[in-house]
Amino acid sequence: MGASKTSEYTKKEIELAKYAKAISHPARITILNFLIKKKSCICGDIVDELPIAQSTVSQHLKELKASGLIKGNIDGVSVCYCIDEKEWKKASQSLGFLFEKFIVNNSKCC
Amino acid sequence: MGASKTSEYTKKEIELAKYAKAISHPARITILNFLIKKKSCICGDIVDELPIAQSTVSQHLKELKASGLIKGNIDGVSVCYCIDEKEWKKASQSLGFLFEKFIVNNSKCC
DNA sequence: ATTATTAATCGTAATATTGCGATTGATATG
DNA sequence: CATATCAATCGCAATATTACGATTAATAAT
Repeated sequence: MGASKTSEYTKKEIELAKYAKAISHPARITILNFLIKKKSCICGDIVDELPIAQSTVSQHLKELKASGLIKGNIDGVSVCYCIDEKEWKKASQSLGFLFEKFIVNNSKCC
Repeated sequence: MGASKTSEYTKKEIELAKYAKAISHPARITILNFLIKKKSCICGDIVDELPIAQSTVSQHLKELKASGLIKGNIDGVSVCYCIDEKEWKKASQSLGFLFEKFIVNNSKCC
């Protein structure tokens, strides 16, 4: 019985999957674009930008926070969200690394 | 009643989400890396590379195919998978565009 | 102190994802 | 023709995601 299977996924693969998952929903992409556009990280009017309910937006924000891509600071009664620069760069690099690999290696077959 | 909500997501957002979803699982990242590494697009020994069953690998391949990132060509009894160059570049650009936006705009707040 | 606003959380429902083993249909090979 | 191999699909189970309205806790305004 040839035990040749890769037993687990690498940390890099898992990390990349995490970032990709964070941006795998249109609502979360809209949120990220909004946070980038409004330089000053405007808070809960994100809800007004999206075609979904407040509670659902809150969930998406929670997921984005969990991925590390954004941060949330409490500012009185409202919450101020913004891109986490460090994580953003990490994600950008991880993604970029995957996509460049092929473009460099490029040798079409099928 | 201020009807100011964005009624829907844009095509770009939906497309980007589709690509991100395709790479949002470690197994699918492993598959993509494998297809890039083995320049000649080797077929079903992808299964041997992964810690999951053949039927599950087949499902992940199906999803990758659905996203457009890979193609599958039947070669006798086996199937030869490889990166779809055109879609790959599209995905790379879509992702790159999102990530660059912040890095250019960069103006930390929180 | 009462009321309004904000944003998280709870409870619930519908649907999607991930995974498996078993089966199937196709093509090779004996 | 019989048999082996490959890869898709089926059926099923467990879990995750997406979404909503209702409720809650916190702070701000009257």
